[in-house]
Amino acid sequence: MKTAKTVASLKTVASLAGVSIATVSRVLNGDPVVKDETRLAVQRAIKTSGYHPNRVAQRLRSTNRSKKLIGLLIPDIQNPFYVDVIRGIEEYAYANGSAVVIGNFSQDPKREKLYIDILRSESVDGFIVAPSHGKDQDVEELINDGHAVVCIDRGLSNLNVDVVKSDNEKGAFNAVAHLIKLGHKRIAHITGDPAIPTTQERIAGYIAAHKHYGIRVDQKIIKGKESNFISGVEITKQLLALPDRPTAIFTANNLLTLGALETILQQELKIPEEIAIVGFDDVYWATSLNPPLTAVRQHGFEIGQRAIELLYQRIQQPDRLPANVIVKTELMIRRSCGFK
Amino acid sequence: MKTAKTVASLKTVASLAGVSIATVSRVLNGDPVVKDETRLAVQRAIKTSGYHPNRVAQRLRSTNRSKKLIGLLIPDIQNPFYVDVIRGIEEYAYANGSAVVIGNFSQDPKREKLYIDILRSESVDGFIVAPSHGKDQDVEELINDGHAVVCIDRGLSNLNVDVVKSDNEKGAFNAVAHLIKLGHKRIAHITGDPAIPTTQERIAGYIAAHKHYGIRVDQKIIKGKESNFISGVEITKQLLALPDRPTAIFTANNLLTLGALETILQQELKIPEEIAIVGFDDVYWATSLNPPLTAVRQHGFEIGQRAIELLYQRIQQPDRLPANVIVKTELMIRRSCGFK
DNA sequence: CTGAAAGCGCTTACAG
DNA sequence: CTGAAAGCGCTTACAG
Repeated sequence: MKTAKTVASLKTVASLAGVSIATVSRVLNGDPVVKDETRLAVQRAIKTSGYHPNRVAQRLRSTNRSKKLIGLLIPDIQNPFYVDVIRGIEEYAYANGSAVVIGNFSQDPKREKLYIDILRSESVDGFIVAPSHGKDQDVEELINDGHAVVCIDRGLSNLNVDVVKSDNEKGAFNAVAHLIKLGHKRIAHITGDPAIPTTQERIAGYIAAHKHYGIRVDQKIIKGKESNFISGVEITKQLLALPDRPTAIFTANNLLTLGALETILQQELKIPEEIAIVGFDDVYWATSLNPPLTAVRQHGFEIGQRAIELLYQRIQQPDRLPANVIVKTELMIRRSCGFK
Repeated sequence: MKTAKTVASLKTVASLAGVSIATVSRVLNGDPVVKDETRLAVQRAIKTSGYHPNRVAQRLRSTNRSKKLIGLLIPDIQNPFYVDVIRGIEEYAYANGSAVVIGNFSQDPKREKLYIDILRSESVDGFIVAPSHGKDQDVEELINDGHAVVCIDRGLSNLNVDVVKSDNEKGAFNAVAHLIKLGHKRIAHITGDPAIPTTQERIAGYIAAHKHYGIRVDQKIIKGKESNFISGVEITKQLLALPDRPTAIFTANNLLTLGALETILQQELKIPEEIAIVGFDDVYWATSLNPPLTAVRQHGFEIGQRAIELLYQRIQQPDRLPANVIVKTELMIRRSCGFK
């Protein structure tokens, strides 16, 4: 029961069908040159032997054909945005009989490097990566070595590469404009890690909205350190302790939003009457919050799909010019922003 | 720039160092038999050539040694519980230089089958699976064919297999007991898909708590269809429309909880005064809810770690008796259960 | 239309 | 201590 059965190989099938392994391979690969009679015999042998091709051998052998395996480097699998991206990629891969190897590097560049090495030596067809920062040398090296790479969420500053990402500036603009139109004049912005390009784009949108509506920007209420929950908690505390406390907060991602929400709750402030909030990143639990959260929705699933499409194009046409795909965001207006 | 550099192989290194590929392989594998001088020359050649072993060739060749690759079959990557499990598994794999291939089958048995086939033909060392249902034939076949398999969250009814899961019955018992101690006497239970073993165990805990405290069980307020959000919404609506409406709801997983929460919010009922709620599955946003949610925490990360430990044991010792690891749950008491 | 043979990049007995 | 050779399961020119 527990001893591994020997698995059927080309050889098994070949001897069963009374042909050579080359012929079996041809049938498997749909080579039209094979005689019908032979093909049938082989197909029968495949059935009865329960043969499944060995993808490892196929990958080792084949040089030009697709290996049906793509590598994914994700900064944080706990972030629902990336989960949507993964689903988009997987959906497409699944339809192609491709498998996806996910390396979740938890924002750790060392771990990112290890996964790059592993995936490289697994001979994947290509990579979809959210680089840990703007000048990610490991990803650059990958590209310079001739691998097909598509970046998501953020590009590379030194290299022209395929990128798929959200319209961050516009998304931030719309969120802040929404607050302004509701009468808010003193709006804080809790930013993500300043080293990430996305952070800068969202700040730009925040500022642009102020300019557009003729409202003064106060740099003292634009604050950010890291992109995580703790940072959201700390900065919210600082903001709420200010003598001229803001009437609204715009948070730059879902983790920061959560930190802000928890802090507001603890101080027993009413949303939106005492403090309004709008967050970047919509999440599936936003409508179950009390009050439901107004948020900028990123279409992660679409971002994933565009990314893998671009990747397959890049594989087939290594020299085409890099594309820059911007996926629209959408402001989901719910009840966390009203003004007294 | 875009033309793939030829990658260094054993051959490259061997000729650079002036030795045979066998010797290079020995150095790479730490064979102590190699002369120091030779070893150094080879190591130098490895450095200068930028050699990285080809894992595909290694996997094809080696029969008894670890392939450093494990397969993961996850029913729903959107469920934060599984994300925790994945992280636990990955942490361990990372420390071992192993990679993890994730197949997210979205509760679709067909897709599960495809991923099993793919992973099998990738010659993974073993599988960690949450079977789509109690009698999952594809997983059974995998085991019968001699593959190392560990199940998480639920076992297989026809086969004795390694299983790691939460103490579902006790977790449910504690949640319901908590409500009863707060004075609730009419507690509804929104269950998951009745076909999943987990669902039955949680129902058992719910009933046991009632028995233990001498409270009558009303089958009419134990309801469930699927394990998703929509099901949570629908059943909550039915429960709230009842003439003798329950004073509390115990939801069997995080998606159902979310559905219940949204419905309660829409009907503008106050939690916990008008309706109390306790959910199975703690989530990282539970403390940002208003009021913060009382929930049964499953230790997904530990479940993942136990599972991969068991898997490696199973690989080394294919004949040891199947283990059944139960990981404790923990009731996180917050503010959603108080009674008037 | 089909088969024999080379080779992808490794590991591992077997000689020496 | 080291090398030549076989072989893992495939694919693909090359003959015939």
